[in-house]
Amino acid sequence: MDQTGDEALSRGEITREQIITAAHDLFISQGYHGTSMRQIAGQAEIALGGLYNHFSSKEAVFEAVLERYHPYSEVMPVLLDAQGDTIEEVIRNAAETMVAAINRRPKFLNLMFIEIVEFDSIHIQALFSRIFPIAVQVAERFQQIAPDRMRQVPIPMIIRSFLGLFFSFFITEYVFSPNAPPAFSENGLEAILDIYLHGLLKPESTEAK
Amino acid sequence: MDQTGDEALSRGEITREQIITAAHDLFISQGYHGTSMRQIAGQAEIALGGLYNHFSSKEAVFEAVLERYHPYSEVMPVLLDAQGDTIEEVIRNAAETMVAAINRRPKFLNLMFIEIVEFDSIHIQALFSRIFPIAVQVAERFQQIAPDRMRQVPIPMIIRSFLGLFFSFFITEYVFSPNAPPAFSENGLEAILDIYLHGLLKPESTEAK
DNA sequence: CCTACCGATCGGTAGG
DNA sequence: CCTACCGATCGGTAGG
Repeated sequence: MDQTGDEALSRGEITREQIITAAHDLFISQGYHGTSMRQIAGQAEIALGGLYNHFSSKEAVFEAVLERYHPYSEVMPVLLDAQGDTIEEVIRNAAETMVAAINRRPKFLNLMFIEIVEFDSIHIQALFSRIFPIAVQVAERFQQIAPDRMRQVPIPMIIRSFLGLFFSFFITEYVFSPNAPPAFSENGLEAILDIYLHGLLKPESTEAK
Repeated sequence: MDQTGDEALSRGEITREQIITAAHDLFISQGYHGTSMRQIAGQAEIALGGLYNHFSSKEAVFEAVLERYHPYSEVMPVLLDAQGDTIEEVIRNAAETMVAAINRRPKFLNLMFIEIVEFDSIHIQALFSRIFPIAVQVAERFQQIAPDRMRQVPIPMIIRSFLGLFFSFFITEYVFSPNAPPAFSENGLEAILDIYLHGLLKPESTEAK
């Protein structure tokens, strides 16, 4: 993504990539402490000792995986590129693109969960400073497209509620889809987007009382 | 909670409770594979061997912890008891009660994350069948309080969006509050509830185009 | 409910 | 980048 080029990787860089990919796949399906350096080496097709030529510790491997695969890093570019004439179109478009991308990789939130549980979010600060400027761009773009269609919501809350929308969607999808009646998943994205855009309540009386 | 009584626990039951409490505290701060049976025994103030008089395996300990402390189990009763004359009051009341309860135990979602990552959600089905009927009661109650104030939203989507509201709130709180400017957290609950109830867009033209 | 132990596996390293 | 190894710790059990 932010590499200078996709081609022309040196032998060592290729190995490094294989390690990161292998570690990512294992971490998201077993957790950090549930994955051993031997498993990572095996899946990357090198010996255990070879791992330590590329990373000084298991935690260093995890940090490299986070850097490349954290959900925030993958979500933000989609939001910046979403097309549409009205704000509804842009938001629906962004939402659908993300859901499609994510359905190809159903466990994509797991990396964030591992960071929260097994590391008490110690790595989030470094990531945040990289991603925050993009998030601000996204929110400003939303307001720019429809300066008068959106209600009075502070920009930080636009970002926060929009990210929250996806957590809401995917976590409840994890939980409901294998267990609940189909009505919980059918058209789930549309219904949740509809509530997000227009609210749970009828528009008649915006003011309570 | 669903015990027949709080008092009159036998000696063995007291020990069992201590184990569950100790294991819960360790799991939510270290994860499942990051916590050892020796740590659990130590915190419960018994020897390692003694653990196995109460639980046949580490996984059995985790199942008992999930049974007692899963976020869903703790959230649903609050929703059933929320008071208020209008639907807005009920929802705001429920939200505030939950946030207050949860702020006392900031890592309360971690148990759910562990289940998702380290167990691939294998235990959710048993929990779900216990909690689902309560969720339906909650949603029906919402519709009963304000049959004409709510927009046309299927009951499953009411449940789903409402649970999602809290995931959205807490996960973004985890991420933003230590890093972002205060504007991301100030009045966060109110702003997010406002979007949930009334939508991100202005009510003028409910129909797009 | 504890002591003492089992084989297996862990993260990491020396030396080449 | 591999082989062979380190001490430490893991989940679990026998026997009392």
